[in-house]
Amino acid sequence: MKEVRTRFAPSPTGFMHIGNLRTCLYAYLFARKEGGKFILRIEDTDRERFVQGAVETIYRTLEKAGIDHDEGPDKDGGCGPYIQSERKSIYMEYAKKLVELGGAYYCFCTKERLDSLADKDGIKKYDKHCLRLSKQEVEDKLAAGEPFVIRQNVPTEGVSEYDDMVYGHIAVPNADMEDGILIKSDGMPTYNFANVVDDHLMRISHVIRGMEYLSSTPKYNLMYDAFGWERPAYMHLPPIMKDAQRKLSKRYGDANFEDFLEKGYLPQAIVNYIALLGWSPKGNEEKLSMEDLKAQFDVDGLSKSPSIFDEAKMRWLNGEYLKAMTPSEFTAVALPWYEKSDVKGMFDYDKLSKLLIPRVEILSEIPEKINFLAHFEAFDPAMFEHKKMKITQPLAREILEKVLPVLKAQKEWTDEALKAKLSACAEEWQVKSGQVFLPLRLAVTAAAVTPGGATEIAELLGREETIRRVEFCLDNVLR
RNA sequence: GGCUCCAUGGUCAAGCGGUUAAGACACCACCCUUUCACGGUGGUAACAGGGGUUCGAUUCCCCUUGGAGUCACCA
Repeated sequence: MKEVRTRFAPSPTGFMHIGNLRTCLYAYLFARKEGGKFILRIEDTDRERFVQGAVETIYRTLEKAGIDHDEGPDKDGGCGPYIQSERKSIYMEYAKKLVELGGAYYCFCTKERLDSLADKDGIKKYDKHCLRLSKQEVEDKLAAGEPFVIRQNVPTEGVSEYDDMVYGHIAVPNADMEDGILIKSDGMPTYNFANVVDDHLMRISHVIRGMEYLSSTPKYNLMYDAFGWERPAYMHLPPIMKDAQRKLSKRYGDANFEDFLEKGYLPQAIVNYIALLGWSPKGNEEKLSMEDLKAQFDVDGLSKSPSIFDEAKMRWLNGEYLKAMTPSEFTAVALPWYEKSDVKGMFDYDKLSKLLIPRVEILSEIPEKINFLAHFEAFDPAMFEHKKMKITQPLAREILEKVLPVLKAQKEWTDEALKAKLSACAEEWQVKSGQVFLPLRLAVTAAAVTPGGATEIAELLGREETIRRVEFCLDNVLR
């Protein structure tokens, strides 16, 4: 059986956006699922759009996303070079061969002539003008150094068809296809030609790419046929949308992988989420690791229609990954956020993590959730009043006065021990536990809403600071 | 506009001739509860419209409508 080889072929034109990454993911998953090879190829035939550093971004993104390639510019597998600009002479050689085979021809038309071909809607279709040139005329012009391009010679009649693995049978009338340019006047190939030559030379068995190529694929097949090459299998993918009308794109500056990392998303959560955008697993479990994805990915689950990117769901999924972490694992990913918060260096980060794990969905929420811990000062005593709990300022004061010696006598300073002790006290004092915990929480936090209860925060603050804050409260807040 | 493709709740989606039309996110309610959360339970919410085919259509076919892609010396 033929070896499965898929590829991801990005052009280095900027950031790596989510739609691109998903296409890459699927190509990777399919290769892994089938026990095949995954190849990275850089498509930089457009010199004008090349962006400095974009190639590095591609490598970095793949690595963070957990996608490893078997062959690529940095990993020779015998099909190199894997960067198209380094393959220039290869394309020219094959283009000339295609001319000989009748599948292409030289064209010397000027921009002006081409522009004059535009119809009322501004749409122009090349009229095969230069196809009429005799072999001698072409050679003369070439010898005279006239600038030229090489165009594909598409039949004017008939229908070209193929079967796509996700969209099924696709048929396009040949008359609707233009004689596209294969080799540009600068000698570089266009995508339309380079992808065919490279996919063949690199023995790509399954071409997996965005559906913008769905209707131009027959043209590529015509070339495979003209060369006498075996056509690859195709798997076209629907786009990821920003909303019902707009595609997620670099233009809107949204949804690029590294931006999400900076917003506090975990790479594995992003990968997991985008895997689910356009593909659904057989079972109902949606939290899937890369290993799960490799095992479960299948063409059957691919969807044909565009899907809208929903950050709320990705947020939820990210929270699920966070909740599954141990405090020290959480600290490891949260560290940069702790360091940029106001509590930098104040507490045992693992204890802080214990409080935050069930309360944080994306890491960037961290500073706003914990900053209050660093700012303890006098506050409005009215905050102690709680109708439902029947707490008044005098009662709060009375409770805190009783709590203080208990805290001072407390040996084991943990959330659990403190909670047990104070619950017992509440019973002994014949008050509701909330009438003890609420005042204490306020006394040590000075905040109405806090991530965690009284004893959890007391553990975090430590014995000394907790006692200091309660005393401060008794002296300055509750008079 | 031509060509290609698509169409299940607000969103992601299961379904592949007969189902009370899954599940997840979001939303709402209740429970748990020392706040906020977590967690638990339950709920609101969908087959775009019209024709066929069929004993029977969400499912197959056609049309309409809506949407996407493409029609570059960009990929």
